[in-house]
Amino acid sequence: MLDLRMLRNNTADAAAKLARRGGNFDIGKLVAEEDKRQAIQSELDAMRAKLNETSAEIGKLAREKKDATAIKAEMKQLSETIKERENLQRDAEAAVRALALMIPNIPDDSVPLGKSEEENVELRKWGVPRTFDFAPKNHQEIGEKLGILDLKRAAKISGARFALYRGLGAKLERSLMSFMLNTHSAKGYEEVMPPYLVNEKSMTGTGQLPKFEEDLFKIDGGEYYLIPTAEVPVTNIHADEILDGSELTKKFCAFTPCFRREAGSYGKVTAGIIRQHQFNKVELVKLSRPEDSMAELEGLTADAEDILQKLGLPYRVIALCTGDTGFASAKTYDIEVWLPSMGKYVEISSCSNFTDFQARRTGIRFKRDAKSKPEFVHTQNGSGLAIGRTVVAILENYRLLIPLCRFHKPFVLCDVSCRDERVIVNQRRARLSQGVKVGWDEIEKWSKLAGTADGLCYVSVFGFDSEARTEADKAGIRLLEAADFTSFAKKGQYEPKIKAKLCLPNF
RNA sequence: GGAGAGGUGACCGAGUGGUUGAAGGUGAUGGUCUCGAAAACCAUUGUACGGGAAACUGUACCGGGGGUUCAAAUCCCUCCCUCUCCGCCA
Repeated sequence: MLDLRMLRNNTADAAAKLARRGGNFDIGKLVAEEDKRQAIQSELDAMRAKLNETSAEIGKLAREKKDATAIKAEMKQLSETIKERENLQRDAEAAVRALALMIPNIPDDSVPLGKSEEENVELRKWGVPRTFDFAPKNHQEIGEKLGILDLKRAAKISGARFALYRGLGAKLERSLMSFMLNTHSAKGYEEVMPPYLVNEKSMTGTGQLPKFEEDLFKIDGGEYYLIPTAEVPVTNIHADEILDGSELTKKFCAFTPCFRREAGSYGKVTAGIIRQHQFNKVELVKLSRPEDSMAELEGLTADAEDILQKLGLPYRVIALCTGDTGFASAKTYDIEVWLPSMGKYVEISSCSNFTDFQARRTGIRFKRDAKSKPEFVHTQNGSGLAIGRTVVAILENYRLLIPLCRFHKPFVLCDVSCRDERVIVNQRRARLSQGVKVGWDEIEKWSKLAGTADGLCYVSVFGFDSEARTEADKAGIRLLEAADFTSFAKKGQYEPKIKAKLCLPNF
């Protein structure tokens, strides 16, 4: 919600800035309604002042045992008039609110002008997208082949746009959740686990309602909505509170499933698990001082990027243009991860600064010190990251053999696999524990052992940073880069049929 | 699901129809005292909207909504929430 006083004082200016989003926003009508509301309010105030004053006199008369029937009758009249006016006032307030809630946030001056996503601006790229000289399979094929993704049965259980992760797929999802939460909470984000059902007030506070009801799942017969993002419950943690300025910036991270109707999105990407009615996400939320909010947005975006860097997934960051920026946001960066099967970057995180827009709706304020007036905080949030899409990116970019990564303290061992999974895993573990160097020979041997006819396998590593490298060295493990992978694949001239198994940490 | 008890300012806690925006305490802020601190003492200390250059001032707010009354934190209805006991359940 925008500041009504600001809108009244700078109507033309605000309208011009809003127009950059495209579309029509009738601020004039809102201002007119607000004027009307204030007029009724003033009139009411005067009437009530009169009533209060006279009532006190009646009290005095009563104590003096004097007659007051005449004034009482008069006041009864006034009292009734006041009630009528109160109805008018309630209507006027509702009208103002209804209009105000439908007007989006004003884009920040730094946001590039544009009508649609075509005009978004790429800011930076990280990593080099891997190229294949064959058409890379998409995550769904890979996942189903590996037996870690079972969309057919998900459809049987629920319907289209639901996922069933199985075995190591389920473990990978869980592992990523922990990895993300651990990474963020180590940077000072308080980890929270909020409710997944919220009331209408919370949804209105963050801006999903009233305008975007058709995107939400509402519990039948109840007053609850399924959250479309953790942003909703987490931002509302401090709703209607006045925080101590020294507490800011407050940082939260939360894992939640997210539920979205995806109504009217049937023209869009539907393959696999890219667009789901239910998906998992780790969300970052900040409450900051106004003057810090843009810097906090940069920091939050960097924190989300850090996850992709640690996973070694190529991505780019784009600045959404005015026409593509979300309803409540003043400025948004999208982080897009490279998906080989699509040959393009796909959104995996959206980081926004909502300035005081959500704070005004939710009533989150702060005091700089004991004497100062309360001010609205600024809110920022972003995914860090959408976990389903992270799995997609891992499957497609790495083709899934993951010898080592560091989601957790206990190393993640991953194996070339196997007819008899246990044999291989056990052998592999034994070798690792003996500090035997693992090279291509070994891997080839294992894959033969595993019964793969061509003896080829994909092996790659993700998520290794210098620390992981050191530890891997200590364990005598050779880390294979993406380049190795590619050349190895070339040698076979065709896609290996080998199965891979992930081995994720024991919890 | 059954039976009770509650929801008052940043916090604790009085208040059952009329100068109560709300006693008292705690905390916080400013000051006196002190070399400094503690203690003590004095003062200040809610939010929103409107009027006013300002001092100041009007109105609303004692969980939400409605009602009774000239007048409601106080009486009535209703909804929400919290707590205790019993039952059931992860």
